[in-house]
Amino acid sequence: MTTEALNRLKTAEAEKITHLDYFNIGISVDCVIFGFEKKELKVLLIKSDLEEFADKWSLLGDLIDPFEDLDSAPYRVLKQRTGLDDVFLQQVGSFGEVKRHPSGRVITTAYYSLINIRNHQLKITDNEVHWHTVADVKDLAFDHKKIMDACLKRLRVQAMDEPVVFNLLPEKFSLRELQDLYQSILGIKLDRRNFRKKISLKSWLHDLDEMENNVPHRPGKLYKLKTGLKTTTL
Amino acid sequence: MTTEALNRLKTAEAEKITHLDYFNIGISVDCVIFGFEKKELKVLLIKSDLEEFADKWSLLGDLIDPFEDLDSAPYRVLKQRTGLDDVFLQQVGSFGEVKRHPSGRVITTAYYSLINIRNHQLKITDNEVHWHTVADVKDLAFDHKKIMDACLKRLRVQAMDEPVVFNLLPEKFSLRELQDLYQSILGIKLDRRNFRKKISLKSWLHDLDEMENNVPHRPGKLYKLKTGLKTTTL
DNA sequence: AGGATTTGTGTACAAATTACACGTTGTTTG
DNA sequence: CAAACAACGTGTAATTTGTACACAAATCCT
Repeated sequence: MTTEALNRLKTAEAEKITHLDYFNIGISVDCVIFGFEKKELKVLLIKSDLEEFADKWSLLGDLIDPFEDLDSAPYRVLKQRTGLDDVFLQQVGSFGEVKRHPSGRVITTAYYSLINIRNHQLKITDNEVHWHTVADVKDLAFDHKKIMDACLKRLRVQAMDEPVVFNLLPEKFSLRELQDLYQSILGIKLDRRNFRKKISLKSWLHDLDEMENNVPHRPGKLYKLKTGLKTTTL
Repeated sequence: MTTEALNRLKTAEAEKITHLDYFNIGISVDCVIFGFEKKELKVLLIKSDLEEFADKWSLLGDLIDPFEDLDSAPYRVLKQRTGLDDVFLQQVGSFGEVKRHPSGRVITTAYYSLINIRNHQLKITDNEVHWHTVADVKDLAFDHKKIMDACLKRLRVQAMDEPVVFNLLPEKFSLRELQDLYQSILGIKLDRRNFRKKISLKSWLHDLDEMENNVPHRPGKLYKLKTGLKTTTL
């Protein structure tokens, strides 16, 4: 340990930070689990279990197990909380400010996940866990708002050039639903005609009616993602 | 701890992994420090201090101090190793496979840094530390090759839409130097005329001759980054 | 001095982005 | 049930960006 660290320790003592065990650093993972429903991007949150954050919501997370790979931990958390196995999950970054956790030093690695809220496997057993509209989330426990924002930013970038958002939709969907989804993620309105053109340029989609000979002007036309494109992990 | 973790512990015992203290997880940072010289992208490496990797090179890193923010640690490492203070540094990701470190469980967070090799402040004191051509690096100690590749990938993406690469160049440079730099980062050849057009579209650069009335056809024309655009941290 | 190489600049074509209009289907409602 | 309204599906023109490619002046090499 450097003398600098010792100085910081003295500072901590002077500030009477005595309830912390700063020399035993905890490691956790936190999951930002996104869903999509009623034209709104949602995030799965749980009531904070700390007195300090009694009224606040927090991300789903856990300390990592000594014998589990870091990148495996979020899968475990997701399985425990949602019952889902085969999910899109991606590491976003690690957050390790000294005082980010009130009861001790914990460094956390954040992951973001995209799941289909209407998935039949999905089981939110714990009644302390709820879906929240992302746009309405103003404040969270710990630095979880910052973490959520980082994940949202990553999602926005990724949604533009990889077919990840389809993890949020059912197998079949209309272009309108897809556009609503993109709008809720990006937080902006998109031109309907240009959006359709741009999507078809990427050639990710399969027109479910295309086998039938030209059926023109059918509102609510359904599409699905071409097989092999669905990203569950990266 | 979950029963799953206990099972893994039993497995470890069965495999006679006795020299590890897997229940005390270490936390480190590793820095992928890029430089640019003689038209080649370089990376700063140090001889591994572990027997297991006696012949191999490794990234510059250190365990974090108990009283230091995670994102501050790489600045400390860089200051100690290069003498540089004001550097571009960005977190890339965390690597935490159980068996990534032979002498115990260590989770590391990787950062990439861009520095000017010809910076007068730069002092590589330690003679175990050397610059290596990135393209020639085949294997490193631990999982450091994987980490370096992740940082290189990030650099490639970032170089395309943010003016980060100028941290690798002196204040004044020719477009030829800039193109060589981009080519060494991306690993591909670029068309000279199209590269110039693309760069000028971004309007990052300031033509040092532009105040003088039209001086045509001057090879080796110098440019510099517009003030306020240099990114040292993100 | 002459030839090869490098530097600076510009043009023509293809592809993608943006702005914008029309006819049809489905829904609401008086 | 029909008229008014909203949403759906498709297309076209103008602009911007990307790509391929050619020539003249300056520098380098022998």
